[in-house]
Amino acid sequence: MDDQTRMMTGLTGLGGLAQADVGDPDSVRKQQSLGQPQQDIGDILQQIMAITDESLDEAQARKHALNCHRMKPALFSVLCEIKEKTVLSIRGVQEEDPPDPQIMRLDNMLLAEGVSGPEKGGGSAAAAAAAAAAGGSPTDSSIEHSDYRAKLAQIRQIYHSELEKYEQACSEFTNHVMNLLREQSRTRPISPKEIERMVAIIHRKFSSIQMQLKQSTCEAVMILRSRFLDARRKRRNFNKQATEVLNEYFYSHLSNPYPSEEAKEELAKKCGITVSQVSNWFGNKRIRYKKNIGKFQEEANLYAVKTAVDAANVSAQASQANSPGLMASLGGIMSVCCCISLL
DNA sequence: ATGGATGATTATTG
DNA sequence: CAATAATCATCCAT
Repeated sequence: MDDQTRMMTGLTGLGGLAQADVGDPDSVRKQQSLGQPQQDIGDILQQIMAITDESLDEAQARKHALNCHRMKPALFSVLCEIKEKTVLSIRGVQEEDPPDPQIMRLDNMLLAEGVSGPEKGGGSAAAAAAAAAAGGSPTDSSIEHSDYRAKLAQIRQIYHSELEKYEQACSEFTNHVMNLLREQSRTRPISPKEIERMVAIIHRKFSSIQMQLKQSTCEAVMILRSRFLDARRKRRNFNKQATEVLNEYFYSHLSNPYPSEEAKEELAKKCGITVSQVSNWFGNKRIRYKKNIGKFQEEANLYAVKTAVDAANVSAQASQANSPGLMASLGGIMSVCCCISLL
């Protein structure tokens, strides 16, 4: 119903010639009684109508004759024009949709992960080496990174080979369809514009397949990332000395356990960890200490005494010349205190 | 195997 | 943006 009305409006909008030739069969007879050119067109149309009644050989012969007819190009272009107007007015709406943000996101991510970007065969090894050299623990990170990179390269390779396959299939199919349409355009009205549209449709179909490929590749990369790069999955406890240093600072600044940026850098250097690790540690420590002060009381006492002893030792060394015996015994007293607090 | 410890991440807040 | 709080994922002693 709706289509029909649109079809009608499309036809009424056409030029007089087209309307006379196609819209009304009676016009053929009317035009036959007119001049010579109309006579020719009438003949051609009658021949076209009669083709269905003929044998294949006859039809081929007549087809050839029609193809060679001097009026054929003109008639062809007129028919193309009619078709263009009707077909495009019916379903020419859903063309040229804007680039899908989903696709953009996938593309960006694949590019960021180095999956879809330019090849960098030697570069990745160099980058891994650089990362290993820069990192604190070369053996650890470089081995795991190379593992990660190997898997990423695998994904990348699969992605590219699949993409290439799709592109090849797409161009093959496009060529095939174009040839077919070109061939058919000798016997039925197909304008170059129509072929273009058909190609665009094919490309859309194939790009939707490619999007699926991109999507699943993204998923694979995400899984790989979460498995290999998520630091939580391979966290190492800090070594004893590092924990010692951090705890010492924490308990000796218990009233305000917020090290400044410089203090954090200092601690990081002393412990062989990064500043952000120091921040993490203090964040965790503060919240956990606050949550259960009782649990940490022992530890607190221990470190309080320890720092006291250290301080005593330092001052003992500083003033050893004055009264070595006194300071040495002070250190011993502090040690005793330490033992008492543990009871 | 299992539960607590622990380093890292995420969401929320000021 | 840094601190907090909750949570995750792993480590490790049992």
